[in-house]
This record gives sequence, C-alpha cells and structure tokens, in this order.
Amino acid sequence: MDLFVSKYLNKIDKKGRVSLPSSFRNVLPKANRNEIILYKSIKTPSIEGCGVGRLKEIAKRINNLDFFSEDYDDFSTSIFSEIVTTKIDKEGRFLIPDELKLYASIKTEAAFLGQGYYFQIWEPKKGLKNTEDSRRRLLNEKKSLRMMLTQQK
Amino acid sequence: MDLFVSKYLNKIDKKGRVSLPSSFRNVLPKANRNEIILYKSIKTPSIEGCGVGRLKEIAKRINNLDFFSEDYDDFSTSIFSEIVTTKIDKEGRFLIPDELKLYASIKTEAAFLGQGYYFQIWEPKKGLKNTEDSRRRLLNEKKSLRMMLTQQK
DNA sequence: TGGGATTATATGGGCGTCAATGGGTATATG
DNA sequence: CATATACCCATTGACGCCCATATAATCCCA
Repeated sequence: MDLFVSKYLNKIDKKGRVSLPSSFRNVLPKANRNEIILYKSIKTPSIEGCGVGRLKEIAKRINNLDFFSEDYDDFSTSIFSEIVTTKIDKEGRFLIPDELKLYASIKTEAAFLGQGYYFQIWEPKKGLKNTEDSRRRLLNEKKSLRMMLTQQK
Repeated sequence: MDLFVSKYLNKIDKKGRVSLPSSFRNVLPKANRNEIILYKSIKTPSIEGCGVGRLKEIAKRINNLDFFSEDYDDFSTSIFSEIVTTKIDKEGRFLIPDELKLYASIKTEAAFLGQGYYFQIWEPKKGLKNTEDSRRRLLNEKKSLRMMLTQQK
C-alpha cells in the first residue's frame, strides 16, 4: 500500500516525540524514510505532512513561475518558509515544532488521519469532530457516499 | 534536503555576527560552504541570500528578460551591483553589512525565511507580517495555493 | 487450529553531540 | 595606531542516537 490510510491515536512524550504510525512510515519511499515535511493545513486547524519527495515537486512547479512576478514571491514565501522538515528517528518518532502544535492545539496526544497522498495530524477531539462533520456534509448534500463507494469505474 | 525551507529566528551579537541556520548551511555545496552572497530584495525590505552557485541562475533569469526593456537594466543593476559576498566562520556565523541591515531595518534579531533556492533575512516583525500578507493574497485572490500543495504530479 | 514463542510497534529514559550564542585575543587594514 | 574582522575557546540547551520495556501482532509447529 502506497497511500496514507486509516487513523491512529499516538502519545506525545515528555521530549515532544511522537511515533509516526508504522503504516505511514511504510508509505515513505525507502530512500528517504527518515525525513518528512510538515506544514499548516490551509483549510483546517491541523497539520499536514508527507514525504520530502512532494517538496521537490512543489519546488519545481514554483520554479516555473515568472521569476519576477508577485506570485512567485507569494508562493515561495507561503510554501517554503512555512514548511518544516523533521527527522524520523530509528524508532519511527519525530518532533512536531511548537508553532505547528500551537496552530493545531496539540498537546499530549496526536490523531493521525490518512488522506491518501498526504496525512493530517489533529488534536484528537477536533479531529473526531472534523471527520463527523465531513461525513455529515457528504450525506446531507446527497453526494451519496454509498454511491461513491460502490460505484464501479 | 537541498532546498532552503522553514524559518528561524536568530540573534545578532555585539560584534554583529549572526548564525546562518544549520539547515541552511547544509544546503550550500560542500565545496563552498564558507561563503554566501547577499543582496537587497527588489520587492521587499529584506535581504536575500544564497550560495555563490546560484549567481549563474540569477544571471540566466535576468538574461531572459527583454534585453531592450527598462526592466533589464534595472534588474541587472539592482541585483548585480548590490551583491556582496560574506564569509561564514567556523561556528557558522557571518556579518551582515551595515547597508543591508539598514535596508531591512534589522537591528538585534534576524528572521531567516526559506524560499527554496534562496532565502530571505527579515526584521522579525516585518517578516511575520509579510508572510501573513503573502498567504492572505494567495488564499483570497487566487485559490491556487491548495492546488500547489496537494496536486499530484 | 490452538497456543506458546517470536517479532514489531509504541513508548520511556540516559547520554553524548551539535547548534546557537558569548567573549577574548591575534591580526589585518587603512 | 585604531577599528574591524578572523580565529580560538567556552557555555548551555536542544536534539540525535542508543538501549530498555510493555503491549500487540504474527508466526510456527505440533
């Protein structure tokens, strides 16, 4: 499986370390399995993360913008200065920078939500509420979750 | 990681020295890890910096502008004539020339913002405001930030 | 297929190393 | 000679690296 799926609840220890769920670690390319990138989610008070490979993609994309345009600076600033890289130790743990923990109201526990090509880290209660709200929105808007799930391509 | 990412807040000591963040030092080519170039940012009251290798890329960018346009001369003059090189000492510190500090209103602390292929040095408060403004522009006026971050290759 | 043995995962803690910072002194440069 | 800068060493706190343990998952063989 090369996608981030399922959800996990892990503890943050005294040193601020938290285990990246094992199944998430396995999604990272074997080459760069000891480093991930983290950044503030744009739409939710959560942290998003993924392997460093995506960062290089983003860099390439930005590099193709007009070098002297305002967009270039805006993207460059909003993305590169906001992204942090953190190392994964031998046991599979990493540190969440204080600023990101603050942004997501995370203190002693972190909920990991698989999102396919990336994952989210939530304060557990907020994360739960968010998934419930999401599901409710889907059902209410009659997007028919069941249809999406059962429909053949 | 071979990109300048994340942000750091470092102090300027009595002698005017400031540490280049360790992760930034590691981006510099092992060959020339004791020298960087600095110049005034054209669009913001900040200092931009990078390894000396990046000079060629800047030259290429400028060369791609219309040779007979006013922009060509302006960019060429504004950037090349203003570039200074500074040495990095054994502890990873360097001196910011007074003229550049003045330009960026930097006094006792410097905020380092990763910008991918280069980095910026800001007076901390101004830097914070700039990243907020940048993000707001992208979120309000264009919806493309999310795309940039999540779009698959 | 049951059940003990083995392995993996999440978690805790010790300790050495490194990064950021401060300061003293030699050296250069005008 | 005076000021600035290169070079050296010291301090402190954070982080990386290592080892330990408990619980959960898996295996393996009778």
